[in-house]
Amino acid sequence: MSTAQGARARARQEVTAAIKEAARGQLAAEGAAKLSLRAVARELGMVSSALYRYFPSRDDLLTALIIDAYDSLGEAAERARDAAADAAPEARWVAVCEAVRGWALDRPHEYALIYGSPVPGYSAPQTTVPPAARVGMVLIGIVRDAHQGPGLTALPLPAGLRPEAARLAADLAPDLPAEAAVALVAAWAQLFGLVGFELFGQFNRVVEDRETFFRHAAGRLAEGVGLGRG
Amino acid sequence: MSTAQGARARARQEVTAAIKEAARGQLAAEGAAKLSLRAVARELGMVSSALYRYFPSRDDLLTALIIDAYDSLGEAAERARDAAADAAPEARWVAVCEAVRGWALDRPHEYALIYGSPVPGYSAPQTTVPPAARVGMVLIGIVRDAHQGPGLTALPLPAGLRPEAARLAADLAPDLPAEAAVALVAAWAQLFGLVGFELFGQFNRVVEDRETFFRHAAGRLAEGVGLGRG
DNA sequence: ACCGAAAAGAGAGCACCGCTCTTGCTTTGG
DNA sequence: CCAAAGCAAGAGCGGTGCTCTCTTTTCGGT
Repeated sequence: MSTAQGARARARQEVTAAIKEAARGQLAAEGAAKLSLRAVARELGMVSSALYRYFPSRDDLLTALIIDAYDSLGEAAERARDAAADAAPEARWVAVCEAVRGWALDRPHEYALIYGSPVPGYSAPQTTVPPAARVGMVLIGIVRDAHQGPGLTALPLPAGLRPEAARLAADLAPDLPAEAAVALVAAWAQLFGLVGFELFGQFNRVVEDRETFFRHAAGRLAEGVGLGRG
Repeated sequence: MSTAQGARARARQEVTAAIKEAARGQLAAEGAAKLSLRAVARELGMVSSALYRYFPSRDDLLTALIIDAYDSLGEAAERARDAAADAAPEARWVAVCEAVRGWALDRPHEYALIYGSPVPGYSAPQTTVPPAARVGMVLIGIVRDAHQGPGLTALPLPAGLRPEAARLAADLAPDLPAEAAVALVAAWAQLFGLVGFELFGQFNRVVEDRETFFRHAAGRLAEGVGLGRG
């Protein structure tokens, strides 16, 4: 247990958390590119060099924030799925999509951190992969439940895509039809296209009632993976 | 005419172009966040302060690059549309989508500049709006042609979305059915979700045959706006 | 209980950044 | 022809990420 270890380790965890908290504050205020280690240190009353005992570089701090953000978003998606556990698959799909959108609207800068442009030069380490997959897993799970329950509607699968579809299905969801796996990956990317456009201002002066628009689009995404009307 | 003015004005245009060119080089090498005016100046053999005669700030340089990128992408989309002028609407749609993807794969950093996270603090001035709309205009045009020619397939439009759909159609394409306008905006956002996910690495170790996958997804997007099989 | 090792903070300093201001030089246009 | 405008250069300000050294604190094994 982490609580059983010495005062030193506990203090380290607390300081680490405080640094991330302050960094998140800066992130929300100024954006990732202006996240300054010195400013974080100032806010915490330490000297900048002391921060390097906790994060070897600014990029490592960013990586930690990225992982936290993926986890936070993943949790939000999972909570939405569980809260709609009794609803029809299509409704559960829409609920998860709306949870993703809501999370993004609440924390635009954290969303930008994980789904915006990759930070300069920096390439995400492997540790970010599992947290990043959580939302996708939730979406896959909903389709899997529908497949084992009410069933999925038929989806097209051109011959040229068959090898890729088989690979995809084998990797992601061996129990699903290959065409559903393809549709899932596409819908997954398209979901973040919708959220990103709204968040980054592409819908300004275009879409007004974004809530309604998004719910409709998410519903059509659900149809696209074989949910609903089945 | 721009060629008729004095040597001074011509020199100014050449230097401005050289600055943007060098900046684009840095962009490709290091990413937008590390674009350094001093480095650009060094590369051009000038002193950093001299750059401020051409761009009042780093953000203004970025704005210029953003506008150029939007225009370049818009031209690519228009060229693809014109090259496929004789094809069926669905094929023309897919051709334009593939042009967008191809442009993005060729210039990932410029794509990130316009469709990635907004740059820190900086909010895009109104001058970027018309260039940014060009791709959307191309997509609208294809659907309009199909509507006036072979016709569009029926699309659902829930009652709650009717007001927003009417507004959208009035703004974007008064001659199109309201439900087509809604579907167009959604497909537009979803297209960039697909491209962005591929470009920013979200498809790593997930999608292998991205070319084929994308063509299929673009085709389904076309169906989603009422093209094809009509 | 002590003592050496490990961890943590503080401070100075390096190289770089965006941006401003002042100083001269060159081109331009009335 | 000469004043005005455009331009390059240099110095300098406050900020950044990061490194190095030095001191203090804490921990674990004997």
